[in-house]
Amino acid sequence: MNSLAQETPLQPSYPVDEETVEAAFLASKALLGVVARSIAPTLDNITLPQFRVLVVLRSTGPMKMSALAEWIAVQPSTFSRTVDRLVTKGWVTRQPNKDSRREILVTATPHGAELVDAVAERRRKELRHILATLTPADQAQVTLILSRFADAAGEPRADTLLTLGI
Amino acid sequence: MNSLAQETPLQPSYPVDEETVEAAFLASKALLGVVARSIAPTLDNITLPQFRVLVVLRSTGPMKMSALAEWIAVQPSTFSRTVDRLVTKGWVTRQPNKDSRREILVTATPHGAELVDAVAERRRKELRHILATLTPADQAQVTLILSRFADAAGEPRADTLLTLGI
DNA sequence: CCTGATACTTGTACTCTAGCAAGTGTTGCT
DNA sequence: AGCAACACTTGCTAGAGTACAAGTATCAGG
Repeated sequence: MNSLAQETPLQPSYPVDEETVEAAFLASKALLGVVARSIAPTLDNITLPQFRVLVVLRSTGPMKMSALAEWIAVQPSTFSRTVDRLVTKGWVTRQPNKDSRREILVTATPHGAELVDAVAERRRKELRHILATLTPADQAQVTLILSRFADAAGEPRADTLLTLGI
Repeated sequence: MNSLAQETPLQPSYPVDEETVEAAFLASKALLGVVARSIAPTLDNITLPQFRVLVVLRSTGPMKMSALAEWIAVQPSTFSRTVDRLVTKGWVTRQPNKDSRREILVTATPHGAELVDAVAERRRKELRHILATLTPADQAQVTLILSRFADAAGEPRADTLLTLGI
């Protein structure tokens, strides 16, 4: 499938307590629950492979078919039919590219963009709920530590996220 | 699909800074990257719906068909065929239930259990890598805060996690 | 202007998921 | 013993994803 080789960057490395790993592991489960709930209602309307397309479009803007297909890592023929379905359902449109008449631009409709935004919004909302149960002091710590953690993890590569659909 | 209603428990609620929400949001993205990478290699060998079965079995032990099907939230007929495929690939076995000859117990094979464990292990390994870039002081904070966060989020319901496959 | 490469679609084939309906065997209850 | 409920499988149908191969239109370079 995707090439997901994960090499350690040249960075200082400190010993890690297994207790810390376990805490992060459990937190990852909890966050995964949040993510799953945020996307579950949407999956009634769209399949995960289709949703991936919208996610990419939402972050990159209109793209031509071949580039999108490569991004999603499927054959052009497969992708063409996926776009067929997305068009039918009104989530994207095919548009001619003035500069090159053999290329076709895929654009998310407002409807399609909303779908992606709604998922993100549900996620934020639930996070807000969870965080509200923490004291302000703890919240401040969360901000600091989670930011540091996110930095350490690095921005996940787009194709990686696509594995799970967001 | 699943009933994922998310009600706020009776708990103290503090105001939440949007900055904190955003930090958690970004961290959730980062963690999602970790999760996706941990499962990606496995998806070459098994489909997500099939993997879900193994995940459930891994945490509950052998279950009878009907209970498993209900857990996964699919029709018994659909599930029967999924088990067919899992059996063919050697990840689970069907076993008669001595106490009730009309029930059939589905059991993960060692091979199947390994598959699930490997994903969890990859996840821990990558988390360890990330945490190693944090200073010991930060790590201590991570343990504390992430634990608190996980507690606040609550153990995600099994059916919720199944949406994404783990 | 021709030719080969590029971009996309269509034809064909296969697998997986999924559900409804019907069938077989088993159990529990009267 | 008989019958209804339960547990599972099988037949059938349908949609979605996926890939390979072939086809059409377009572009770029000689």
